[in-house]
Amino acid sequence: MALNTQKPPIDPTYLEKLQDYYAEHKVIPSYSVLATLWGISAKSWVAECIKRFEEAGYLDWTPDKQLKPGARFFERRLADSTVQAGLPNPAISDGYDLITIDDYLVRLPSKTSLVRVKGDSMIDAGIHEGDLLVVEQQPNANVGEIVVAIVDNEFTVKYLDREKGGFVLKPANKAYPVIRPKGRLEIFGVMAGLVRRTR
Amino acid sequence: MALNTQKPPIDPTYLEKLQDYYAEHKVIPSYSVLATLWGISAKSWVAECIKRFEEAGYLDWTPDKQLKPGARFFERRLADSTVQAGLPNPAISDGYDLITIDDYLVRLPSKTSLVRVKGDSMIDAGIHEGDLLVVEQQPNANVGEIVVAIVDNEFTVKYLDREKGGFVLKPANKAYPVIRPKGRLEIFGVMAGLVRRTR
DNA sequence: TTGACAACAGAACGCTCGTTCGGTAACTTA
DNA sequence: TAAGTTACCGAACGAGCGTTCTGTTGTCAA
Repeated sequence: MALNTQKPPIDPTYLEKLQDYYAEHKVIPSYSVLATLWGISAKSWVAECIKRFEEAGYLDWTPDKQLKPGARFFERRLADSTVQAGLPNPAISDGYDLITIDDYLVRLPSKTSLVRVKGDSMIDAGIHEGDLLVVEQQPNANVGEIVVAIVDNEFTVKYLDREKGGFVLKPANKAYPVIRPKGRLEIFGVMAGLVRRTR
Repeated sequence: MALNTQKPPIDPTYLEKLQDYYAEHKVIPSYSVLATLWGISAKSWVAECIKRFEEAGYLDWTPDKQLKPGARFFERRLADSTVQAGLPNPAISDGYDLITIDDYLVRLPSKTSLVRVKGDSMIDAGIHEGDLLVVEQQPNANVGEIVVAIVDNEFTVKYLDREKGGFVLKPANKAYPVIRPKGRLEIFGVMAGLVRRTR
């Protein structure tokens, strides 16, 4: 038997419906719209539900007293790899953890940018063309790390390595040559993660 | 001389201020709050500015007549792959983090889960052990899609394919065999994206 | 120098918003 | 079986919302 973190506030599908609405419109609707969205006919009851979602951290208020998504609003379910026996619909089981993708990938928002990957020179590292690379900007890196360097005014993603002559950039694809920069190697940042959309 | 696509609607800093407000609160404020945010004292003029941002595609309306971000609201420069000459620090040239990675990957929050990848059976598809798979839950899928299936009470990530006998699961790694499920193939969902953390 | 237009200010208004309060039916607990 | 508690409904209300319309000021071209 699994223990709940705390009592679930009202109908959990309410939150899902709100999240879907928000995903589509990027805005929290008014109480009356929420009422029809949830199939409720009393605004007062909507207010009560909102209060509970607020207490649970899913909703919050702006300084201007406007309703807004709370800290936990963007949490995702992390499905466990072992499925409970006899449970065809794992959605109702609770082998779930909750994380937000942004928090998972971004530690330092002000130092983090996204870089679109061009070409397949890092294919053996599982980095494909079109992927978004999560990059922590910093001027130097350690050997063995995947770095985004600036070569000929273009971003290049490569492994950082060292030869007797100095630092070199090694691709993860035998079809590409090792880059030996003349002069100083300019590093934009270090790879911290990867995002790929396939649908 | 550069030609404008069309006349810029009013003060471009208005949009930036709105975007900053939205980035902080994830909500579009009311007209009166917008007025103070923009340093305007007449709501009527706020309405006029909004109309122009709407015509330019930066703002829009929900079916419930509520103001919401438009299609171009989140348009942003990722760090571009071509670096401007003479700009040693490209970080200052682009705004970061206006859109969240979450939005990029998740279309239907209530149907989306994350699944941790085990093993290297899909390595040729760039899916590594430990990656988080973004999965849209649905009971069926098309041939050629990467699916998360439930086999022997465990999640398995494979290509969905069809043989004369029925559906089969094909790994992207020659070291692994094709899985031919006896009985009905149980599909948990379809891969919609991938998240990897490397640091 | 006048007239047109763009960029605002400000008041007035109807309507929708969120809140409050009182009520009801089912379900618990003692 | 009486007394709570929970999950809702429904009406009423005042405040704030977005709209509309009228004014004012500056700028530029004719």
